[in-house]
Amino acid sequence: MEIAKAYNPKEAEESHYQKWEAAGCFKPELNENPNAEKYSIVIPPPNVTGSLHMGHALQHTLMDVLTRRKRMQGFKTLWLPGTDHAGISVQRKVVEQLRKDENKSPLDIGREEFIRRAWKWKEEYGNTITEQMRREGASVDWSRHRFTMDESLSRAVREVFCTLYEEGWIYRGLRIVNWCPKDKTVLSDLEVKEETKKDGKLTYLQYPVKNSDRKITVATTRPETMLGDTAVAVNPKDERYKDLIGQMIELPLTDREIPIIADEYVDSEFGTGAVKITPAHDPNDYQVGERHNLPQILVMNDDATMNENAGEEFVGLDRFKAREKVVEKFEELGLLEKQDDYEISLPVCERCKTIVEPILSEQWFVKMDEMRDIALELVKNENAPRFFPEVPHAKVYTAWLENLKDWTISRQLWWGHQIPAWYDEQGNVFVARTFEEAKAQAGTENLKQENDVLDTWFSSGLWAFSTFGWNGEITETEDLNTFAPTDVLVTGRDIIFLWVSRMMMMTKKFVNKIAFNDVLVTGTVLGKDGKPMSKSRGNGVDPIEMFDKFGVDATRIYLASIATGADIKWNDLLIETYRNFANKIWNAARFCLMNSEGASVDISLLKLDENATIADKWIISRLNKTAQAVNKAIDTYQFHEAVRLLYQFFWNDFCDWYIELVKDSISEQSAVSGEPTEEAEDRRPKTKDQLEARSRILTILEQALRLLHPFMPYLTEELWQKLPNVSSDLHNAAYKNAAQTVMLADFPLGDEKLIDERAGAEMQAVIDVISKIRNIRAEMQIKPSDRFPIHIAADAEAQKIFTANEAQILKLARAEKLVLAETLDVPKASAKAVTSVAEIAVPLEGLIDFEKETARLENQVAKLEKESEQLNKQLSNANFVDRAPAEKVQELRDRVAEIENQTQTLKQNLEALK
RNA sequence: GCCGACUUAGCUCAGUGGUAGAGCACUCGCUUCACACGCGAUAGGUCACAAGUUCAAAUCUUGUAGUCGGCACCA
Repeated sequence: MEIAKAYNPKEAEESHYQKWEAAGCFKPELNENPNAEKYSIVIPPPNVTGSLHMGHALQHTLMDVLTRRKRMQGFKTLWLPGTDHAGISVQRKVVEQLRKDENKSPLDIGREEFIRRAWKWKEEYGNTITEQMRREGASVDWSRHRFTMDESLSRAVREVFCTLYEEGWIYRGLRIVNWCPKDKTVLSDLEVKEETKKDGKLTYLQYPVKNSDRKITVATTRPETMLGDTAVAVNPKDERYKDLIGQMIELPLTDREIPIIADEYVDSEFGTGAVKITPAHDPNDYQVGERHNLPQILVMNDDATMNENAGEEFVGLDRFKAREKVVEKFEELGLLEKQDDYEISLPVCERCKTIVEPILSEQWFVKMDEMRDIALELVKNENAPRFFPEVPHAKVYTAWLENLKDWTISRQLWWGHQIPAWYDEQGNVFVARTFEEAKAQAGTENLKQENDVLDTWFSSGLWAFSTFGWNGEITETEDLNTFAPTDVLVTGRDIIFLWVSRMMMMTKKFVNKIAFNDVLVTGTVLGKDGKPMSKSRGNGVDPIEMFDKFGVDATRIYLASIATGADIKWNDLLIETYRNFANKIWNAARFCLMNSEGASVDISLLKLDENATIADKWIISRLNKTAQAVNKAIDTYQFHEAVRLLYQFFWNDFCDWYIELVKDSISEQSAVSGEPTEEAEDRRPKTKDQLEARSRILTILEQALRLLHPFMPYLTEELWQKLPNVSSDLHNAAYKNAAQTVMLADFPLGDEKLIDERAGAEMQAVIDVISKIRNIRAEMQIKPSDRFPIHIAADAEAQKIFTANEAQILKLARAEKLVLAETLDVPKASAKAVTSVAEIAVPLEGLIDFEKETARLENQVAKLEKESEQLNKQLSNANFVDRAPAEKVQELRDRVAEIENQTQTLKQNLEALK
């Protein structure tokens, strides 16, 4: 069989995905077992404007690993894909396109046309991420792909909105909201980020008190808002200002008089102890204003320029220009006390980084008090979704819920779910599922629908059940019954509040189920500089580039290997480790296949019977142990542990030892003549044993490929297809009639009965001997081509093991012959070593460097003595011997005895050198 | 200000009560017929610091320092 010398990921990545998809392998319906248990995951919908970033790549890898393994185990498995409509982002893209191509604004073309264009944009550019997911190898059921603006999901949104409104959970009201002047829409608290600015200024303004020559000084970071001030507040207990309470201030730059009021909110210790109150431009001031019935004067337009309420001099000015001008004017009036440098943190729009303006505005809100109770109740409940890692996420989640504010859900956009509310001419509002219903309610046709659309996260909040067909009209579907709640939600820390919590609440409220059983919170993949990857920092790493450079499989298993839950710094060098690993797997398979003539995968060879050698029993044992541990690790979301186990098994056990140990017995030249064969010569197995050995190694390889498949789907499929005589016999029983692919092969669980500790110990004895001799060779700088006899002293039982593995020892230690005896009888010019069951000598007449050998042995004695010292210290502690478990004590005693034995031998050897 | 996480070999990280681990980098030796994306052999750590619990602490408790994150405040 011709196989390339190195693994070429691109080749393997080209065809398999299409074949899997075409064969329906991703669909739960492929499972023919009517009693199969289900396993389901719904993807956190990526933003339709987005492209794959490292966080997606990580999360998708984990979801795919989970899904693929369960599918192989015969579960009725569904991983449901989808995207969200990303209101603001898409709106911005379309606005930009309009401006660039036609120099038009949305208003020029009207709402209907704008939405038509947005859909067109979505059709044209919205598939980037879904295409990239195919490259990732994501085994999602594309036939169930959902988009938050699909008809049914939109129906669900209207239903939920109306129900919540009818039950009093949704209200419309005038509140201080976060306003993005660039996007000209309101934002929820969670879409606003804080940015610390060191060059802020705290400006002290003096306000003259009416009928007095006193002035009262207020401090502010936003001087322009003073144009909307309607009071100055002081603490009622503040002696400095007590006498001023109730008096009026002549507000500079305006013709208004505003009162000095007393309110507990004011902290006398901070600033001047007097606070300007601008109810229309500050949330705290708004509260104060409510308590004191203050007027609310809005001084800004929706683009953050000043409006006519700000006065003639300021109208039309940008807020920052207005700020400068206010300060200048105060200076002219002699009322500017001072300006201090001040470190300030500013709220900015998460997407466009524009400074958000708190502003009084009429919006739609979801009341969160009852929602919060639902959510808190949910996490206290025994069946609550479990967070992984549990700490700190469950705690953070609870803490956040406890001081949750109402959620602003309206957005001043056109792209999204238009709010199903209509106004009559008097401004009365009618919330209804359809226009027809609204008309019936209003008793008139003269209605105008609410312009605003809903926050994208409102529809995302329904994702756990709207994706399964629930839309209010249809409340029960087969998918919902079968797949909800999903088994696990895999997501990042950043959207626990924004999305996870809301989804939990909504799911409980509308389908009375928990949304998912587990919540796996992944760490953040940070840039090389240890900071989150971002475009502005330029420290991002593009997963697609990594796929091109190292292969999809290497990237996937690398990502799985770092999925500990903690944040992780990106490191190219580590991906390389797994690129190398992929190549190692390729080459191990290449070796097996080059010597597979006549052989076939045969599960019945994975037995600990008398035909199996020690090496066979050992590798079968290791395979089963590994399979057990890998399953346990994945069950508990310890992906890094699963990867470590697989890496160690495949490289250290299978490649480094097993292949080397059986090499001669399976390869062409050995069995009969021991001479190398000619290229053209017959490659058929020479003996029945050789045939069996060839089949056995193929079978072990095949098992390993299955175990690796969830992590490295392409490589494993590519190799599995090359194996001789693989067939659907290897499939899980649920897929007997399905296409032949490793992705439906039965996932090995590991069989306790096939774990043989004795074979492990015996193998270790052989490995120890080989390692010791290799050490001697390296330290004595013996040429690889030089061959020497090896003398081994051991008891009868150990001798049997060495005899059975004589050929292997000779080959791997590059020795000429093995001399076994009860005791050593060798020339003085020998290098010596000792293992737990054997004493080894390599006669090196004329080659031995006595000084070096002495140093080598002394080094080993020193190591042993150091260990022995530690152990003896423990053993001489009476408390330890009395109180520690007897088993532990015995363990140490045994070890000490062994060390002393070995030390003794080494010391004798040292003596002999003199 | 409150809460949390982290601090282990040069680097990136595993390791939740019983003799300190991996990968990469470093040193030495190998083009040995699967693989130089490789093979073999070394070297490298008072597990941030301090106290406590325990027969036994990298691991549990408390405190300190540093780093990072979340939340609150920010006139």
